[in-house]
Amino acid sequence: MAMSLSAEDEDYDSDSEQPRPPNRPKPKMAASPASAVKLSASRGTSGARRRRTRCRKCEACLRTECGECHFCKDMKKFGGPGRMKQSCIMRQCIAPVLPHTAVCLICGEAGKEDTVEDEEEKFNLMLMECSICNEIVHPNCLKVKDSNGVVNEELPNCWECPKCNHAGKTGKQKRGPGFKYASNLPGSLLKEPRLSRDLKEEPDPPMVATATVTALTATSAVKRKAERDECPKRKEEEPPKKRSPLLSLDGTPRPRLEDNPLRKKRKLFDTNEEPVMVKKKKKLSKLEDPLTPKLLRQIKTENDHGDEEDDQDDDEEGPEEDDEQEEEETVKKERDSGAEDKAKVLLSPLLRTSAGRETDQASSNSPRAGPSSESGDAQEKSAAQPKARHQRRRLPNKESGKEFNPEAPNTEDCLSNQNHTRKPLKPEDSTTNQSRRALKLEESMANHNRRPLKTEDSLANQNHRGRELNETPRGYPPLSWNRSAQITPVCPRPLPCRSPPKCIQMERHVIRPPPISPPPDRLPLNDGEEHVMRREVWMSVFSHLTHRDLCVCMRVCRTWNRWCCDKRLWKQIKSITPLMLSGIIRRQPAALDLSWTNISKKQLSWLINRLPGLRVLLLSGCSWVAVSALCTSSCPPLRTLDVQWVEGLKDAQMRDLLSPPTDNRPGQLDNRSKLRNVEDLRLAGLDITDTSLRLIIRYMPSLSKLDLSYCNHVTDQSVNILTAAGTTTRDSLTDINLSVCNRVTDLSLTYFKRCGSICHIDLRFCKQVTKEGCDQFIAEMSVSVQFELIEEKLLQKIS
DNA sequence: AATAACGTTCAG
DNA sequence: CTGAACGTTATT
Repeated sequence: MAMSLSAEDEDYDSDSEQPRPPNRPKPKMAASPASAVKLSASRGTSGARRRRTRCRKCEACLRTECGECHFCKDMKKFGGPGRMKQSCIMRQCIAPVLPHTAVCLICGEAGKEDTVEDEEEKFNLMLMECSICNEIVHPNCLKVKDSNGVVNEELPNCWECPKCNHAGKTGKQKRGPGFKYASNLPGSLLKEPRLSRDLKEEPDPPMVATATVTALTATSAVKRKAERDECPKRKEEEPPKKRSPLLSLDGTPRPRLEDNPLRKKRKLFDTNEEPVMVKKKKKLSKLEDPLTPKLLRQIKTENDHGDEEDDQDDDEEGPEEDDEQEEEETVKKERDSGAEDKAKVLLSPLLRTSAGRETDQASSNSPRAGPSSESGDAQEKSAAQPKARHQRRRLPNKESGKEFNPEAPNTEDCLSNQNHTRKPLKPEDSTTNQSRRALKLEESMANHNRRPLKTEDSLANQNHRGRELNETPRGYPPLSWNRSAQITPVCPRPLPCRSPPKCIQMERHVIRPPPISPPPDRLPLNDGEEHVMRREVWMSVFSHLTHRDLCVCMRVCRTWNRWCCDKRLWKQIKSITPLMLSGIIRRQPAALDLSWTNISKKQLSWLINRLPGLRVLLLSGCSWVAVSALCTSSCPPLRTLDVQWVEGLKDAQMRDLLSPPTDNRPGQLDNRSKLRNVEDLRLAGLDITDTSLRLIIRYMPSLSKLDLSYCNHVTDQSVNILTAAGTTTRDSLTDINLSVCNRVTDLSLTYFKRCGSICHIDLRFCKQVTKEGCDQFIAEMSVSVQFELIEEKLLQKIS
């Protein structure tokens, strides 16, 4: 795969570069009437179609063009031909809005929500665009009130109008408006779902897994119907069988659920007859005012628990991809681990619930795997059966099952027991990095232990990194796998199959941030009252929960689901499996820990491009192929970058990572490194030499913390470079970790005297560093700054 | 199926 | 009117 990826890159470049060989004659299309005709035709179907435009307010809209993406390179301003006419990938709007000129098809007027205060009224007066027929109307102008509209909260002013909803139309049109995200992006990162062929797929069982993934997709509201009609699509590649295993694993819970006593509980939930609307798509029951948006908020019962929310979450799965295998593993693990079981138990009721419904549904409709499933048919059915309504939203079981695993949290827990991965530890890993790393490792590893076994590079490096868990540990002597010891001994980890790069399908879903509307402040109770505890109080409770537990809470009810999605609870997302990429996007974490995962280059690239606010990125133990995504993506705000133990990351790769874009166009690409704002760089275990250090001092002027532990090629000369006169590093550096760098001697300590801000020097396990040398350093520095030896060869400034 | 290209729509 | 870029169509 590495090859393929690289190949792609090359192509990419070449493309952008020159005028391009006439692969395609540009002239011809230009005037072709045909195209025009077609256009008009398509439009005709649903009336005047309005093109959505960027909101100009989201993070993406506020960014400046990266100048490096496929589309930027095409722009004339960046020296390209300007034929593609697409927005910079980094600037693709997260919430495209209707144009200002949009008006109601019925009354011809613009949105009037500003004229009223009441939420419900606002809804009735705002313009809503149907994701199926594309008509734009004021809900108030519709006469068909007998049926319900289903709001798609993922996109502003988007719903499935009552007419379409009632008619049971499924949006054949691929996705709702504003789908640009999913289409037209190179690299097949985002592709559209092809509904059509999926249809025939077989029923479900196998699909389950898939379904899960897809189903959840954010877009659900929008296209769900289509999908379901069409039928679930699964990824082509995956062999059904795979799923089956999954199912079994995963599925287990569900089936039982139904029989389970717990199930009754579920019923309790169900009891509320109220139609709950899902936030995303709410379906209004006839009982209520169909169009009332407010219903959503007013949901009296939370019974649905989570349907919607689930959807949301679930949707997250975006990038499914090759990982199925992973999933399986994950699942297994979870299952295996005792903890997991417990967790499941806890969850079971919840699961059950959803499972139950889903089941029903599933049976009724073939599960469509598509991103969205719910509403369309569901509604119809609901009409038929009263009960149905609750269930409608949910997808077939699979989803529910799957969702679980994916959730990051679980992974952590589950895995912990089993991990086998070992990471190299420093002898004592007190060091910050290390300790962290260790922790993570476990977690993450647990999740997926499959790292690629070896790549060429890795072979080359073998001494250092233990690439695979199974294999012998990394070469460093002093290390012991700390965790491993405690934990299970090595496990037989599946061998890595690094996931083949199948096509990633993250694209299937439009990934958008959570609804803008604030979540309710109090929990609505069945009796119509509100719970006494306010949201903030709950939040303080939630803040003490692990992500895993949060996920459990998110299944309790719609309100909890929204509350638990609060950014504050997800400041840091760890142990993420590739399956959860879209979930990550939804939460817009400032810190992302993908350490020791087998995330692919495409996935990482996809993520980075959608996390404009990412500050911390931890990629230790990932492959260089994946990490190289940083070379082509721009991540200006990144402050912390952890690429420890990245296989294949050596001087040449460091250059790729740090160097400014080489193909600066006339425009004004700045020739500063994409990683110029990095302050905390973790390079432990890399075979880098002074060459890389020179790049670092040149391109990371704000570097404050540098971890070079386990870098056998680092020498006193390296330190000399870092602290040389004229470098900004000399003054910005506060923490340096050179532990287990056997070529470093006491001489380095003398170099550190030049660092004006140095506070922490870790030279533990440096065979050539002596106690005397440290004492001398302390003595000489005492004139201006007081240092102390926290432990052997570990110097710290006394504050 | 993927992706390049294009006509047309939008905002200013 | 112009630059940007959406959503569709043409090509590969």
